[in-house]
Parts: sequence; structure tokens; C-alpha cells
Amino acid sequence: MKKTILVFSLLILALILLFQISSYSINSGNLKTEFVIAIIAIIFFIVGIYINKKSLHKTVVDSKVINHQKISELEITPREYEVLQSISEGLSNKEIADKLFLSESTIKTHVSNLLVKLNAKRRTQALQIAKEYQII
Amino acid sequence: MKKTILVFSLLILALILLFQISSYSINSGNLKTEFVIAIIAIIFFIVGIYINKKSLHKTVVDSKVINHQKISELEITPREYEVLQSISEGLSNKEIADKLFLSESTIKTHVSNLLVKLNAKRRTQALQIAKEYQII
DNA sequence: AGTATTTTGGTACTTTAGTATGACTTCAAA
DNA sequence: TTTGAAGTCATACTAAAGTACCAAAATACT
Repeated sequence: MKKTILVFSLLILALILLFQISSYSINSGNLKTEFVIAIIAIIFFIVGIYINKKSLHKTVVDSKVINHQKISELEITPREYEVLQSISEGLSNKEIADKLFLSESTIKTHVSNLLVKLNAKRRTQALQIAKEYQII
Repeated sequence: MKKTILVFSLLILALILLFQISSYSINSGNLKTEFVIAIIAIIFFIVGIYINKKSLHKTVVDSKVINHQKISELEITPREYEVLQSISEGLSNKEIADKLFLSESTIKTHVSNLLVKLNAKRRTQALQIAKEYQII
């Protein structure tokens, strides 16, 4: 973040400098007007692309939008959803139990209910279906 | 796609026009040089952002890019990779065997090898790791 | 207070998944 | 031609996952 601010500050400084040089060059007749305008255009074009890339990457990568409506449609309870998320992390029933301070039996019950609600035969299939529904 | 070409064509035309007007205005002394340069800079800046947004959205949405280099780094063989993909589809070993016309034993061998190569304890964990590596 | 849902957990059982080991085949490269 | 990697399959085993059924709490809602 600090790095980003520094880069942008330097960029703005460089552009202002360029701007001044351009005006001076045109007025003093050292450079052709079209040429200066073209340079300015290209530079700002590149800057536009660069800035956009920086900002877009954050928003697009964060596009893990979860379909909460679908979750309630499927009548998946909060606890079951926690278990589903843990499954997607690759945890075993025992590991999920330890993580949530529950017994393995309870996790098995939740998983079984999840499989019915997601119409899946296995936890891996449940993951695939959950991804299709965009609920994980 | 046709729409995109049309928009870009019009855009380029408009820019060329703007370019000519700018040169004329400066030479005839109707406008101040700094002002024209500023306008050009802003317009190209916006165009840069716009074009980048258009092109990036396609690449990012298509970002199901598979890291083939990582696959060979992990020494995952083609057959093993097929099995990995089948696992991500939520299939059981038996189902994978039927799909690939192999015995369940063979699938178990492949899965076992995959788990070692991906350093996973379970197939669900293998999926999670494979997604991190962007190989599925 | 009473009812419904959620959450929790147990037992007993079946099915899948995964490990270990060995063996045979194919096919390409040294 | 031998060497090695890849692919195939089997047996025997252990571990994990999943089912069925039940039951008691804890919460939420009326």
C-alpha cells in the first residue's frame, strides 16, 4: 500500500513535469505540435491502462459472490453450512469435529443431511454441486 | 463482437478528428496550448481505462487458466491428471473406473499416487490443494 | 407455555477410500 | 537391447465416510 502511494506520487510528478516540458517545447517551437500531442496521448493512454489494471484486479479477484438465497432455498442450516465450508477446505470429519468442538457423530449427521439437501452421494460431489450453485 | 468493432471504429475516428481540431486550434491561436494538451490527456486516459476494462473482463472471467507448468513440476502424469479431474467432478473410484474403462484397483493406485504428489491426506484435500496450484 | 427447528450425540452397520506390496505390459530413450 | 517411466491390475488390509435410527438438549417463534 505504501509502495502504491509512492508509485502514484512519482507518476503524477513525472506527468506534471512532462506537461510543462510539452508546453514549453511547443511555445518555443522546438517540437512539432502534433508530435507532442501524440506523445501525451500515448502516455496517458498507458497510464489509464495501468491504473485500471491495478484497481480491477482487486475487485475481480474478490468476485467470490455467494448465493445466500440459494442456501436458504436448499434449507441448509448455519451449522450445516459451516460443515460444508470445512469440507471444501479438505478436512476430514474428525478434523471438522475438532475445529468446531463437536463429536465426530455430530459431523456425520450434518454431512449426511447436507448430502440429502444437495442431492449428492459423496462429499466430493457435494462440493461440485455447491460450486455450481455458487454457495461456496 | 460486432458491436465492439463498431464502438472502437467510431472511437478511433473521433480521436483522429479531435487530434486534427487540436492541432488547428493551437496553430490558429484560438485555444491555449496547455488547455488542449490537458483535454487530450484526459480523453486518452479515459480511453485507456475503458479499453482495459473491456479486454480485462474477458481474460479475467476466462481465468480458469491451468498452470500446466505446475502439473509437470509435481510430476503428475496424464493419466493421473485425468483421475484428478474426475475427482473434482465428484465421482467415486468405481465411477471413474467405469468412465475410463479401467478397474477400480487402477484408480486407487492413481489416487494414491496423486495424494503423495499433492501432499494430501484425502481426495477433498487434494482438490483444495490442486485449486490453490490452479491445476484444475 | 407449547411447538417446531436446530443442534447435538450415540450405536450399529455398510460402503468407499486409501495403503502397501508385488507383478506384468507397453513404450520411448539411452 | 536394456533401462526406466507409465500404466495396468490384484490381494489384503486399515481407515474413513456414509446410512439408519433414535433421542435429548438448546433455540426460536407464536
